[in-house]
Amino acid sequence: MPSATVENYLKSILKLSMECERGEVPMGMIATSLGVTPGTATSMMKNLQKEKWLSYKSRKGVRLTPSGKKIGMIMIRRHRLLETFLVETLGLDWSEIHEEAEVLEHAISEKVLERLDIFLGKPRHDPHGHPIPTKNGIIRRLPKKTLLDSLVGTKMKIESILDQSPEFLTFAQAKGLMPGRMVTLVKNEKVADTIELQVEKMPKFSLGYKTAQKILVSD
Amino acid sequence: MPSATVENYLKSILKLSMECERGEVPMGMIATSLGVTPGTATSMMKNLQKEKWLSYKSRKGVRLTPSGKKIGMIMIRRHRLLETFLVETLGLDWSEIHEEAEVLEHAISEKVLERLDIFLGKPRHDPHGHPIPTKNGIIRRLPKKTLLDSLVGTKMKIESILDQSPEFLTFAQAKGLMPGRMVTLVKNEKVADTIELQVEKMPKFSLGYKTAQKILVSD
DNA sequence: GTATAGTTTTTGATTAGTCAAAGTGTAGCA
DNA sequence: TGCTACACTTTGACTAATCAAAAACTATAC
Repeated sequence: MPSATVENYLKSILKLSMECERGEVPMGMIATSLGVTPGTATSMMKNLQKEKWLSYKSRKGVRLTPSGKKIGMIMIRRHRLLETFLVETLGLDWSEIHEEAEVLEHAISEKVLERLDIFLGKPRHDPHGHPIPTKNGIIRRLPKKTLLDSLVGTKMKIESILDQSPEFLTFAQAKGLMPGRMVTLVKNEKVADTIELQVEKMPKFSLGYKTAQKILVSD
Repeated sequence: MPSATVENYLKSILKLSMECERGEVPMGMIATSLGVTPGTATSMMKNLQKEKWLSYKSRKGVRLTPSGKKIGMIMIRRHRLLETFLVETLGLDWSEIHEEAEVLEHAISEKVLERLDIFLGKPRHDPHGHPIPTKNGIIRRLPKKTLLDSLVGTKMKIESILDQSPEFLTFAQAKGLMPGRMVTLVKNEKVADTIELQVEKMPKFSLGYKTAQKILVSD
């Protein structure tokens, strides 16, 4: 069985490999995403390769094996189901659940998780709109369209919020920027690097381009 | 903050000190109860003393300080609330919850725990009948009367089952030996080291003296 | 008062995960 | 083609938690 540390490495590598679609995940990204020094990441990759969870090419990067991918996917499933439970059942705030789930995901057994899944009614998304993988590791692809890829005046449905930081989530909640809501692109100020938005009947507000790219939408 | 390992040591020492009422808890009991070698226990006690969680007298034993007792009590609260959640909400079996709670208790935050407490309706006992300490570490004393301290023919209410082993719990459940049920002492065979019992309308069955002492009752 | 059995402590070694800092490769620029 | 900057790897050291086995106590029996 993998340790909690290993579970975190595999989960992060899987997420990175899904985000930046190229063969290998480079070492630097792994070290940054886990908050460890590059040397630590390198030596850990050698261990993970020894356990057959990934293949590691020196100075190239890393690629998960099916068994490594499976563990990573299980961790994402646990994390997102736990987040859903914390919001839906216990009424915790949107912005605090990520940290809590980050710890609990290493402690919950498969048995308890499956009961939780049933208790929650087998949800397909977590509270941020992220798809929850099935028990078999099948995950819905997120739409690629962001707020920035839309035309002024169009009304869109918010699908997912990619930013996990409590600060942004608190802001987003206050503005109504949550999955399922309808949002209208009011203005797009290219020179100012800013868009103006309105969610249903709420007050208008502005978002920088960088942040706008972290909001996924569909028509 | 204490590590999960330290949390386990403090919880076990607190439980031992509540069971065997004498000044210090001896090293041997600590080592046995945590499943480590005596040497490991000794060296850990020195660390715990350095952190002011207990006072350790060489070859005498160990006594918790108020701060150590507090951590131990928090762990008992977490454990028992989690057990209650696993049975009441997720419908897990009586016999499997101990192991699950043993892991989760180190991962759940105070915030989530308090939400869980409210969600469960602030229960006073876990499914085995053990009292759940309050947030401030106040715990109801268990009655001291066991099945063995009763007279033949008397009907008693089951208060608590002290044995945690899955095997015994499965057996107890099958016989109806659960907190809240009424039980009658049918026979007491001193020479055979055995008592005969009947729970409400269920079939009679026998219990050894040693086991009978692990069932607490009240009139 | 000594021998013995049982408990506890010491010692030295091991493992997982980490960092700092020094060393090595490599890609792209000039 | 050679240089530089950045990315990556190596090395040596450290911490927490553990064990095995040897050593040192303590209590009890005789």
